[in-house]
Amino acid sequence: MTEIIRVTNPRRMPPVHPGTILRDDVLPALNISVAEAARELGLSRQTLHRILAGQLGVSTETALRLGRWCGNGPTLWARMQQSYDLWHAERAMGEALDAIPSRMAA
Amino acid sequence: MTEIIRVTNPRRMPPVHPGTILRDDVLPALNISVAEAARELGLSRQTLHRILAGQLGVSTETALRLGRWCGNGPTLWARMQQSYDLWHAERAMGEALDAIPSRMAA
DNA sequence: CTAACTGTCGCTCACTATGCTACACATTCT
DNA sequence: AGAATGTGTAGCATAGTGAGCGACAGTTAG
Repeated sequence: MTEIIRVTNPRRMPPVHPGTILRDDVLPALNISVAEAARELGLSRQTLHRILAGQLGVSTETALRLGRWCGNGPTLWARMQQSYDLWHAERAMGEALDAIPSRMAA
Repeated sequence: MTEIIRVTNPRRMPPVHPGTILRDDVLPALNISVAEAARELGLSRQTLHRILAGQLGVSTETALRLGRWCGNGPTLWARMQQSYDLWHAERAMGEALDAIPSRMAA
């Protein structure tokens, strides 16, 4: 009676917010304060805080900053944000999506 | 004396705008007018036109619409737009990026 | 106690995705 | 010729959001 959880396409769990990774993994690994990180990233302390709190998305610019800062490149952060946005937007649209006819390439 | 073009990381050519693909590949393949496509997608005719002309980006919502309409899923369109945005944002930032210290995970 | 960091709140600014009206022009059908 | 449809633009309005700044209260380290 255990339920099989599909991880591939129809995601049931919302993707993690990039800020969560930053807060829970990156910052602790670097052992750095939020204020100091904001200074190095060229962001205001409040803006970084809102990202960490999941209240603000990682913009394209911010993804570039984080990518350089962490050395992983910007695409990692951009893709995380994209997944997050797509998941929530899909639920926000709801019926509007189903109303669109599916034109498969014949 | 032919120059080797690297396609992997440091892209020299700007990524294609998603609207270009739509205009040059998708719409001709479906043999459909812009106005009709806009109707099916639930977008205004002008909005779709601006996307096709590269004057407007493919938003998360629009990526979902296109993904359903074409049957390819939203991530394709979202990733194209993301690449486009990253490439242009990186050039727009310029020196600001270099000013950020690179904190490699030790 | 002082200094630094943190969590918030309110305000402002700039950009952008979107829709709408309206016009001029071209094409196609009656 | 005239009507209908599509196309390319332009201007205007609106909503959302990324971002900064100032300010304040609370906590913790020196």
